[in-house]
Order: sequence, then structure tokens, then C-alpha cells
Amino acid sequence: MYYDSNMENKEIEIMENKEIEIIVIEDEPDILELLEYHLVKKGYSVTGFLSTDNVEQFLEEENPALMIVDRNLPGVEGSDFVAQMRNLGYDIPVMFLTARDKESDLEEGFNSGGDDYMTKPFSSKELLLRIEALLRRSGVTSNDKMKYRDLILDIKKRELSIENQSIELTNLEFRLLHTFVKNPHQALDRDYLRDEVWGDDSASFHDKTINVAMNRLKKKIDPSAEKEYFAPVWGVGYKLI
Amino acid sequence: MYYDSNMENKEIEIMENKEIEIIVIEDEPDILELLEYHLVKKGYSVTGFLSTDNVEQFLEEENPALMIVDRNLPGVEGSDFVAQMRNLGYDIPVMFLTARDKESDLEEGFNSGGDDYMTKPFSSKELLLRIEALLRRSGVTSNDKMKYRDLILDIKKRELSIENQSIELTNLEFRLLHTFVKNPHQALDRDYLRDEVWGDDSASFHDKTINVAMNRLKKKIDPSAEKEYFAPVWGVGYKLI
DNA sequence: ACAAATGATAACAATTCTATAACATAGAGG
DNA sequence: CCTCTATGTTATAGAATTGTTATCATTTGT
Repeated sequence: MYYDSNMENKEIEIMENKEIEIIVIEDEPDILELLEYHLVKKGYSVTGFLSTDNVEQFLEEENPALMIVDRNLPGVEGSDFVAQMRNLGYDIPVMFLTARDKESDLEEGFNSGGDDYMTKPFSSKELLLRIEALLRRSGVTSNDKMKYRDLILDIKKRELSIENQSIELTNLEFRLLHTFVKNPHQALDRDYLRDEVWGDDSASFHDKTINVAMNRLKKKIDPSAEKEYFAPVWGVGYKLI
Repeated sequence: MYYDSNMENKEIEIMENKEIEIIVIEDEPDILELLEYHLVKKGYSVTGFLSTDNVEQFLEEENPALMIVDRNLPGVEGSDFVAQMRNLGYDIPVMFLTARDKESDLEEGFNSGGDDYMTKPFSSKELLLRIEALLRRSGVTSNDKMKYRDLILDIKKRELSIENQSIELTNLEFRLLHTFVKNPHQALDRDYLRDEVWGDDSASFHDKTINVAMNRLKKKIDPSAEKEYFAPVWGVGYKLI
């Protein structure tokens, strides 16, 4: 077997995809199955529907990240359904699938509030790429996340999570940790930390302020002190191991 | 102090009608001209480039809403250029155009941070539809309805309803809530809110103004404080949970 | 081993920030 | 001109965060 230091990163990647939920509405079971296969393989969590029944309820209860919709469904037109959902205020990204590719169909699809459009037969590779792009643009895959070991910092949300557990940090603690994650493995000296985290305006600044802040941070992210995120660098400062 | 509440409305109106700026980077003058023709006809304001030179400067100065990029440009690969821009922090939506349609090219395009991809020869109708969809999704063209949890905002009517109950909001409160619904889960800091909701013209601005405005908003949409729409982010601002 | 310097930790104090109510003011509309 | 409404301003209480100090533990140099 083949392990390397990327292993952890891969795990994190998978964990993140696990949370992304995708709805597929497709009346042909074969195609539905094919779609599910590719999406699940990619790490998404998929819920399939053979018609638009119950989809709204699902939208209300869960909070899926994306909807793949066939155009000609039993009973309802896919684009009509999407227009209906949009009208109710659902802003979920929509990828249309269709056998038809007349321009008028295309127009209907986009005007109903669809985000992208693919015609069957489709390349699964392209579908996955387009889905990824859509998720990126709609903010589901926040590109503003920083990872280090099992720490995941979401800068925009100002949240730290470790192993899918959200951990509350104060503003100072967050800035401090952020500084370290930006400079992993490096010994950051006290002057640097002071500038970076406390800012220039810190006129009187006690020796021990940083120690205490580090202590509080360590205790929060690793109460049992078994993970050794930080190491003191004697006479200098600290480093994120 | 001079304050005119009509003024704000006018500004908003203007902002909404403000011309949407699109950049086109395409080295073949004929195609560039054709693209410009269609886009201008549609009402966009277009700036064309025959190479990637000066584009970054333009991005810096203006704030275009979308970039259409040819894949094979003189000197630089289109996708490399986009990756470069993304790396510099530009999040502008990108539509790739290309003569090639190998899967590997497609992959490069999307992985560089592109949002959509069309192969030449393209239908101008489809291009315009896709651009519209992209602008909608990236928040340039605001949707007429937005939903978040049980909040439904009708942007045009400036109405909020919760569980089919209409709730009266003042202008300020609506703008404030709208800002949060556009950025759910994100910690919005006071500077951002000030810019976004109060505008640049707010010269003197008290610390507590935002607190009070938030307090009033919270009380209106959730008088019994049981739904916890908002959470304060200490030392930063607020977030819509 | 011992002293000096530095870090860790806990307890306490000071400060900063938020919530909230009350008051002030300027426009809108009658 | 008057009243009402929206919004800004101020005051205060209370909560959360951050700083300070004291004491103990660890490292380093001799």
C-alpha cells in the first residue's frame, strides 16, 4: 500500500464532498442510475427522483447544493418546474439535461432560471466539470478555506472545524491561528506575531500576552493536548508543527 | 447634516440600471467585432482586448462583471491567464471560447477557474443566454425573489414574508436583510455592511448605528427571538446563520 | 547542579463590544 | 403647520474578550 503525507488532505477532501448534496430528477431509470454512479463516485451525496413529486418537500427539508433536471419529465416540463421553484424563492443551482437541443428549448431552459444546459448523450467528464464550476460559483465550495492537518479554517465564515466539529474561537484566537496556518512549519517570532495579530497600535504590550493567548488557543483546539499542533521555539516564539 | 431619503432610492435605481461591463479577450478581430456587436446590442458595455496585455490593469481599475476569454491567444494560453487572475484574487466570472473541444482542453479550462465553456462556431443566442445565466448566478443581476430558511424576499416589491405572513420592513432594514441573504453563513464585518447598506456617502457614522439597526431588524423578523437568524461575530460584525 | 531566563497556567482585572431602551431629528405626507 | 415615521444618537447595563499579574515548570548556560 502507498501512503504519503497527502493522505490526510485526501481524506479531508472526501469529507468535504460528503456534505454536498445533489438532487437528480430524471424519469429514465437507466440514466438516473448512470448519473448517480458518476456523482457518488466523485464523492457527492445523491438523491434521485423519477418525477418532480416530493422534490419541493425535499428542498424545504434538506438543503441540497445543486439540482440536475431532465427537461421532459412525466407530467411537468422540467423548465416549468424550475421556474416554479424559482418563483417560490429557491435559488438552488440547476443543470438541465435534455435530448432536444433546439434553440427555443435552450432559451426556455435558461429563462426558467437554469444555470447550465447539457444535451444527451453527455460526457460524464464534462458534466462533472460543469457541476464543479457551478458549485464553485454558487459558493457551495468555498474557495476561501484553508486546511492544515485536520484543521479547516473557513475565512469568510470565520469558523474553525476539526474533524467536522465546529469549534468556537474568539476574534483574537482566529486571527492568531490564521497567521500560523498561513505560515505552517515556520517559527514565528514574537515581533512578527505582534505586528500581524495585534497590529501596530499595540503600544504597551506585555511579554506574556502572547503566551497567554497561545495558551488559550491551544486549549481550545486541542484540550487534551495530544495533537501537538504548536511547539514553542525557545527565545523566539512558536511554530505550527 | 444633509440627508434625503429619496436620494438613496435614486441611487439604488441607478445602481440597478448601471451598465453591465463585459471584457472580451479575442485575438481575431473579426470574431471580436462580432462578439461586441451582439453584446452591445443586448445592452452590455463591452471592452475588447486583442491580447491579455493590459487586462489586469483594467480589472484593477474598472470592475467588470464578466470576462469572455479565447483559449488560444498570442503568447499566453487563455486558461493560464485566468488561473493567474484567480490566483491574484479576481473572482470575476469567466466564459471560455475555443475552437478546440478535446476533453483535456475542457478540463484545463474549468480547472483554471472558468465558469462556462463554448466551442466555436457558437450560436450567439446561446452565448447570450449563458452569459445571462452567469450574471444571474454571480449576483450581478439580482433575482426577483430570494429565499433563505423561511424568509422569502421579493426584491422588486421590497417585501418580506415569513411562512406566508407579510412583514413590513423599512427601506434600511430591507437592504440590510438583503445583504445578509446574499451572503448567508458569512461573517459580514461592519465595514462591509457600512459600504453595502449605508453607502460610501456616510461620512460620520457612529459605532452603534449598525448594532441598533440589527437590533431593530431582528426584532421585526423574529420578535420572540426563537429562530436565531443572526449571530453576532464578536469584534467583527454579524452573520446570518 | 544551580542560577537565570523563558514558557505555562490559573486567577483576577480591565477593556471592549453588544443589546436595548430612550431620546433626537429630519422628511414625508396630510 | 402638524404629525408620523424612519433613522441616527446617546446612555447604560451586561456579557465576552483580552490583558495583567503571580506562581510554577521547563529549558539553557555555566
